[in-house]
Amino acid sequence: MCSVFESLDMDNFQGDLTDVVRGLGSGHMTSSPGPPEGPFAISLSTPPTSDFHVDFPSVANSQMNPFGDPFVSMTDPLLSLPANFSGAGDSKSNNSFAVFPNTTVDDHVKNQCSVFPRIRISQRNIIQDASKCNSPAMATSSVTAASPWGMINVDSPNSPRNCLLVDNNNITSSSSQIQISSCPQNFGITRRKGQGKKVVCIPAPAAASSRSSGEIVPSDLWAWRKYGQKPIKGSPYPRGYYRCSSSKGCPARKQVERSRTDPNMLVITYTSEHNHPWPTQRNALAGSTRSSSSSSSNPCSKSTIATTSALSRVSQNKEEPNRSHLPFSSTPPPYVAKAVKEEDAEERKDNMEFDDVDDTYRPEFQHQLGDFFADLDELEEDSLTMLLPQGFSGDNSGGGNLDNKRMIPDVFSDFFDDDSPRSL
DNA sequence: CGCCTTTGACCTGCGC
DNA sequence: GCGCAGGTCAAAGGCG
Repeated sequence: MCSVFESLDMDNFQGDLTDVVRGLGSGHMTSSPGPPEGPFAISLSTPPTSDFHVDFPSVANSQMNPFGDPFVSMTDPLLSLPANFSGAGDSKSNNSFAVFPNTTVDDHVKNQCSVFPRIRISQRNIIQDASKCNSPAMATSSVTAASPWGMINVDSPNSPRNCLLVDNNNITSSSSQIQISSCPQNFGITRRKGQGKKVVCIPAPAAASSRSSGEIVPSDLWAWRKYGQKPIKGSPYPRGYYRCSSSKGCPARKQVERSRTDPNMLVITYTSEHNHPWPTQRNALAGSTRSSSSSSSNPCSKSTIATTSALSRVSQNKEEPNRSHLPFSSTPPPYVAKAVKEEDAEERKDNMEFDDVDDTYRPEFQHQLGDFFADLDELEEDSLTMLLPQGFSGDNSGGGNLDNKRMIPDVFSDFFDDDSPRSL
């Protein structure tokens, strides 16, 4: 397994990419001209009007993700606490921890999967290796990006330069910094009922690793079934059409195509909303497994399987059927940091105001995890604190080698069974 | 057996 | 009305 866990607001997390980005659109975002650089650079181009997107660094040569799939390279946040993840960071504020772009290519190869292929979280690095905060790689962009855990916001004046901070309380801004905020306003309420399209740009996998003629479709926790593919005029790359197969009659669809301007980017357009809770474990697993097998040589695929499998195990452990009452609201992957374009400016405006929130559902695993944590002592409102009850709070400075497994509920222990190095 | 991808055919909207 | 392009359908076959 691999990689990076960044804090997840398990209690409030209903988020999906869209939601997160929506937050971006609501004034949390700064924009950056020029291309991203370095191992971790997210640039947001923010046209003055109605759309924006995050340009992830090109992974043309699979340097960051030698296995091609940008989402396969993502691991579920729940599953990917790095071994030395110890949170903290801004010692002034509890429940803050830092995310550092110190993932190297080797790291990526070793860890293979990460939610943000280029984001690693390490208290150690903040505390012990602050120099990395000044990594040129980080200095290139002023960014606000989204994560399932909140906003990634670059430009926080109060934080060390070029560091990624995760701040579950609010979003600040300062230059060359990324903050991930899990503030409830970003998560607790997320999805407005609407039909607007959401466009997500992610680094495209290398075509060579894709199955036959198809793209490697980013994995998310929804099960998608491809129902068509069409060549697009003006683009050498076909567009794949996917519909949600997690539930019959689900209107959720997505289109996946490579950007014609940057073939290294995948443009995923989500349309419609899921009308059901998170996929049943069977479907989720089946989809992921299939997807994984399609790139069988891709070790990251295993993590995808592991992700859904692990989630399935959560379900199994709870021995609960699909919870149709659980809120959900995601269309885009819930753990992806990127930008979304709302086609409908009006809707976007509405979204920003969260004036019509569908809080009917919750992601199944979210709920389960909530139960799970309920078995622990106290649930803190703060998701970070909740998920990372002790070691990840901001005052855990100099924590160094925390045994993260001990901090993680047993249900997650499987996720860390592998001995792959997680050092940063 | 169920779910998947593939792929040609069909449908629909739009501009001329 | 025609042609084009995009979106969807559905049959065929593969996979676990």
